[in-house]
Amino acid sequence: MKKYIPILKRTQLFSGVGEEDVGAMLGCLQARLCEYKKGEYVLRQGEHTDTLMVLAEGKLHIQRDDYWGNRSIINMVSAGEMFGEAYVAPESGALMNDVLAVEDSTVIFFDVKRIITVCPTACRFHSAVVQNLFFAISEKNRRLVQKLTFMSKRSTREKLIAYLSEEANRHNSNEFSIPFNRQQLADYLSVDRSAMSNELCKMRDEGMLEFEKNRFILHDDVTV
Amino acid sequence: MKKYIPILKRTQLFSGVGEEDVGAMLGCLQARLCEYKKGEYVLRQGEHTDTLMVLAEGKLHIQRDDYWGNRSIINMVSAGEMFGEAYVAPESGALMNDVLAVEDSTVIFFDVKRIITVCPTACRFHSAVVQNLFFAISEKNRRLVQKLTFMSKRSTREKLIAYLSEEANRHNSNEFSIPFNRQQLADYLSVDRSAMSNELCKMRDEGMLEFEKNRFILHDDVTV
DNA sequence: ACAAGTCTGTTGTTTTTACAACGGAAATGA
DNA sequence: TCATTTCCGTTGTAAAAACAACAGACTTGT
Repeated sequence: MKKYIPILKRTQLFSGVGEEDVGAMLGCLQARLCEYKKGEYVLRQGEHTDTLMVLAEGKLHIQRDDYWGNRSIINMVSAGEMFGEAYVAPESGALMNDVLAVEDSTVIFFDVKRIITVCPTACRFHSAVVQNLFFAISEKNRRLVQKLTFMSKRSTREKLIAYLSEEANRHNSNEFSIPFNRQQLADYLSVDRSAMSNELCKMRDEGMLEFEKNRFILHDDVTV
Repeated sequence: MKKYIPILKRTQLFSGVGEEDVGAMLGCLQARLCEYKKGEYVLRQGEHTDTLMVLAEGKLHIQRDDYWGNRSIINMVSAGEMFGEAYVAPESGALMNDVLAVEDSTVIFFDVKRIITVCPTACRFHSAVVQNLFFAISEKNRRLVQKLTFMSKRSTREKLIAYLSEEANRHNSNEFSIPFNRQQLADYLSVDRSAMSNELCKMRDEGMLEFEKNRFILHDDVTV
């Protein structure tokens, strides 16, 4: 567990907290650690959880498969990011999604109640963590709304443009890599892979963008 | 402002706080009140805000119109509900959506910083409100994910089934009213109104459901 | 190095949706 | 009350997406 303290210190949740304090808080927040191989599930739909989780290493997908086998990737979790915030309330009910490790991953679990109720032993930076958690949930909220704006586009092309220009925006560059392969991107945007691939190539042939594998370059005429 | 204290007391944000304490906190949280006629905008895309808002009366839509005039209704706000939580962080940036009054509405604004930083005068129920805010944001988060699951359905029919069975679930009854007219529902699900209307009637003719205006009855064979 | 498996682009067919246009019912407002 | 506007269902057509199937390039593991 100790080896992850430097990583935790750099996460949004522990922003502004020193290393020794992070170490102290691990006990206070009853941190537990668990490792998952690529392809294993961290959480399954229908389960209950009352923990907040930070991904120390690896990559996860928050996703859902419906009755007909259509997969929908709700969100992607990179190392250092938090997940499970949506279930911090006691009455949250069952998980609506699966959480899948798409790389070998290490997850740290925190007791939610320990965070949001005032720390009995009043560790020094508790209030900073509470505020960080606030901002993190709030930001996650904005990201979900952002995703809704991709998804609300009527055509595959518009969805691609919305997604890619947001990625360009986030990277402050019109050249960037995306964290998905084609099938995953299609699942993320909830469209058919082959139709999407087709559309991407059309856009390339029309000179809107270039790509190779998951690296993209947007040309100037691709605007939001 | 005073007349809204009983209403505020019953909101999720002030859950567990007594009336006199709510009154006291209004000053502490620098509450302001503003009224909007049906059709007026409470907030516009691109603006900045650092307030948390509670809808005291009326009904709002969180929505976005794109370049081509396609409207997408992200969410609906009913009386007593909170909005603006996604922008509590100082670095949240500009608003991504409009907030439109679809009925005459009264909105109460709170200073976010006053809520999430420890109250200097330490009013009694401050920590309860902080925790309520936590749970509220968290719940909003789940609702956004829920909406994503509607939107991720490939066909209009599937979107309708997902949405309607969720509403039935929420009302604990297979007979319920929805808060949208047809055009608004289409905007909420991001589909074409006439195509949706057509699909609804087909579903009715197939015996899956009944409806009259915005009142729906789902039959047993409509499952999630 | 080789076999098996995965990833990506491509194509043709079928199904679904968007769009435009219209008419009747209902609601609104002067 | 009457005129106007909004709402909703209906239809036909054009456009787009889903689906299925396949082939070549690339990976992976043995």
